[in-house]
Amino acid sequence: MSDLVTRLRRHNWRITPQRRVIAETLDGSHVHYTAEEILERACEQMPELSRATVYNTLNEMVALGEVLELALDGRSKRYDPNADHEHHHLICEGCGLMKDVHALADPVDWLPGDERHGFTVTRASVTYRGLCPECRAA
Amino acid sequence: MSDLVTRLRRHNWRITPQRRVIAETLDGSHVHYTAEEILERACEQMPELSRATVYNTLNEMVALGEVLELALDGRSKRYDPNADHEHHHLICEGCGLMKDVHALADPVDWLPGDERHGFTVTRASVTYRGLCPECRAA
DNA sequence: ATCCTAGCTTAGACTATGTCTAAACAAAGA
DNA sequence: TCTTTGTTTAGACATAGTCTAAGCTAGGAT
Repeated sequence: MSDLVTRLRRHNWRITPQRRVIAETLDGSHVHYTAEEILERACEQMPELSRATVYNTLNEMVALGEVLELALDGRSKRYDPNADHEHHHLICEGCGLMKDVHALADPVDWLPGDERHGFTVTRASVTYRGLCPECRAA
Repeated sequence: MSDLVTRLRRHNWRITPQRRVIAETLDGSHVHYTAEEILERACEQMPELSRATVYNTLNEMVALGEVLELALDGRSKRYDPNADHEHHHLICEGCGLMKDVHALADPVDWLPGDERHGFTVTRASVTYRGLCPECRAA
């Protein structure tokens, strides 16, 4: 598994300074940020970075298949740079914090044939929900 | 499994004419609607029904645990009246069709303690993705 | 029956999230 | 250098949903 900038470069995608800052902000964390959080953090590196560029860049990285867009909490979308390996998500119902997790079994194996309604089922992802330590204490 | 209005009444929840129309709009269908779609359909029965009442009522039914709120496509939330039995969702990646399905095991059991990051994990839902018979043929 | 109260409904203002537009800017090739 | 193409920007716009304040309604007390 290589870093996100390297994976993006393989698509002949121009790595501008703005795009690099956004990719580096995204990468290397197992917490998934919203677009606003990425903007805020990336602006620490490049204060003139615009909101539109963050949204454009995230959408392009999703279209290239190198970043996953997650819409699991009904508030704002979150972006997951780990599109190159299988994993599931754990979400705090209090604050929306989202982390990657790994489960012991593949849920596809637990869906009986007569529940498949004729579909060809190719993948399954599990959304675990609960409270993070901070929200439980509060 | 009883109908949604009956289940709601058990919570000592006042069934006003507006709430009844909204519940019946939700319950009669096997498709999961957005709030706007519910408003549009419910207004055929009760044209003066307001948007705020639809949103309030849906949120209350979710809070009572009788309706599930689904945020799976990043656009708008959809509402599922079948909250009285555990189920997961199967989504066609071609046409967006969404069906309820039942799995053989509870995915919470597959998440090891060291993957819980200190969270109290209360539930898990699986989103199965694939192609429905029509989209596979196309 | 009438009044009172609590809770329900309403229109519209407001907030949050995300997209679009048009102009300025930057980089690469002729 | 000039041109072309693609990128970035600020801000207008769009969409989804929440909040507020006022009026309305149902049901209990008298």
